[in-house]
Amino acid sequence: MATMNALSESDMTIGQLARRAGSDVETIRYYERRGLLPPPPRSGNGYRRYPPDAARRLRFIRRAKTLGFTLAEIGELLSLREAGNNRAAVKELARARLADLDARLADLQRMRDALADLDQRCSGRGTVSGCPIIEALDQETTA
Amino acid sequence: MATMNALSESDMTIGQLARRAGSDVETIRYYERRGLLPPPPRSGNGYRRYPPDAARRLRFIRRAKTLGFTLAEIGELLSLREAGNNRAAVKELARARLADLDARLADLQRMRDALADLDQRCSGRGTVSGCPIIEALDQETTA
DNA sequence: CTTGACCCCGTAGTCAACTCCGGGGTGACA
DNA sequence: TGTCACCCCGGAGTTGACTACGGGGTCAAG
Repeated sequence: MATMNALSESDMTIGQLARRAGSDVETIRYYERRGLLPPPPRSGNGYRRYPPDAARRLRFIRRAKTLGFTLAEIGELLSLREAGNNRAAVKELARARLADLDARLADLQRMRDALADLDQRCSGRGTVSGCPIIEALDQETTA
Repeated sequence: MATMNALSESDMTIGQLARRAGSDVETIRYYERRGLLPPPPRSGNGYRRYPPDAARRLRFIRRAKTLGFTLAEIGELLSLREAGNNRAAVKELARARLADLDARLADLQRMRDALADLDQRCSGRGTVSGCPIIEALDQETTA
């Protein structure tokens, strides 16, 4: 007889998985609800029993998050992988993400420069009247 | 007798103010609830009547938002101005904001670079297996 | 046999900054 | 007089990614 998909020695409880993958129990259950993690088999007491590669999937999610993907996009990525889909779809997703990051970067950079300029021009001494920062915000011409 | 703070010809309704300041009626009422805008006097029918300089304050808020200040910080800025406070406090707020922006910029830049690298290395052709993007997410070594 | 750590579930709360909803009054115009 | 845009209010809903809560079962150690 083959292994029959039974409960294995190497399986983990949700807490063990959380520790191993540097995650949190609640977060894992949340990902399951969101459909990012497949519902694992349960042992007799109803506890979730995760096979070792669950940690891999969790880390996949964590890494994708550090690249700025949303959970929705990560779900897409995951199912693209699952479906043995073509690379074009993956690349397209990455591209969209990249464009988004670029836009946000440009935005923040603009803010930063404007604020740095104002900060530099403000002596930090004296009263608020005449303060370049306040004046810039007050002026019609700041647009 | 002096002007007695009466209702003036030049006052605006909330809708007029919204149009003038490029804002929205609901947003203005929200800002009032948040304490960013002082409750204006009401005319006989209970309508808010805004003096002309209300638009200035609204634009102050909008500009501060484009510099990345949160509404809470804007409230602070506004009351610093109100209180005829010293410039040091304003500058300090700007500094904190600046540090925050810098941190977020560095973060996003890191993401962007990593993703751009992955994107460049992905041909966009073939199946998902072997795709550098997917592999990077899968690998232990991606950190 | 009790304590404490762990697990289960569904649901509600958090944060920011709005945005919308329902129900009802007001004002100008034809 | 009708109609339509505009105004009032309190309160609920939105988004994203969790995080917390309450109430209850389980399990290994002492």
